[in-house]
Amino acid sequence: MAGGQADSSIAGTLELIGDRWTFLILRDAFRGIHRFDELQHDLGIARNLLTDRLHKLVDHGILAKHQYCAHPPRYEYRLTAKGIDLSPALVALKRWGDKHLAGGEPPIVFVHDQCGEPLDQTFVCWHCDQTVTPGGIRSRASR
Amino acid sequence: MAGGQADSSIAGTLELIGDRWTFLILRDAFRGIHRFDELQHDLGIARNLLTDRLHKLVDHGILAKHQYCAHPPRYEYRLTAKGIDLSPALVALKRWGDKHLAGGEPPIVFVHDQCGEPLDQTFVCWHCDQTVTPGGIRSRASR
DNA sequence: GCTCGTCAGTTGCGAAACGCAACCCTCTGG
DNA sequence: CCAGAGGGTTGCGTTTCGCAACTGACGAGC
Repeated sequence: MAGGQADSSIAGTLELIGDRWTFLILRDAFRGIHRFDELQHDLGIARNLLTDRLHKLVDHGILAKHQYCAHPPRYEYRLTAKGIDLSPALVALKRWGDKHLAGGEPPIVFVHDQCGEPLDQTFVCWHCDQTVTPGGIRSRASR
Repeated sequence: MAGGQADSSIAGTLELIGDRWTFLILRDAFRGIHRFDELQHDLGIARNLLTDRLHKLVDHGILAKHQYCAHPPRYEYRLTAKGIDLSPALVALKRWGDKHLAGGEPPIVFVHDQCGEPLDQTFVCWHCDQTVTPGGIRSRASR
């Protein structure tokens, strides 16, 4: 993995979700935590920041605010398709932590919903029909 | 992808590398930018912060400081194996940005170093011997 | 019909992190 | 011997964050 220039989709992505809390809010959204107070208690984030981060995520179409109770108005924040597309990133971070941060057994594993066996996250070359390790990756200008 | 409790390898990982700059420093390290001044110019980060982040990354064994010139002493910061293991996370963020942030052609693509064809990042179930989309993932307590 | 509790926020203030510019030191080249 | 590059450190003002208190609309219990 070498070479390249202004590879700024990473920078752009991080501008949206790259602060201390947003990733954790998204992790919780994946874990089924959708309501303001649940998020606040689970994360220990300041309430004003949670308000702010949720609004930002909604503005960018990563979460959708949807009313689950009319009177009194109560809202849930759920992942959109765009939000669900972030799961590979969350998984990659989790796997790195599991491997490199002390702590023995990872508390959670990701499994295939059809067979229940653990999943692996890999790079695959469809041309050679084989999986590729991080060392076998090169970057190239697209055109 | 549902359920689960204190899944904190993500939180732990983000505590190390989850601030505004560290991810970008690592991205640059993957791109072949290894020296203090190169990083400072490329990122526009404040010099004191860069010093601080680099030291933290070295302390955690993600980068290694290695002297490339004895007199005067000059140093480079290079990824360790632990650092290289973060590439799936970087790739996932880049791919998300390429897909969801306006901007047409991604400036860089990742290709297989053996054949030069683009790579895909996927989940695979070795048990069923098939690839799995984000929607086909479930999480489960490990034991 | 008054109090208690829940959910979803907003406001205000002190503390920590950040951004910027200036400075330092060791060399190397002209 | 002066300029410039590389690799930082120091100091100070501004932003952001963390925490706690307050609001406000309900609903449940008595």
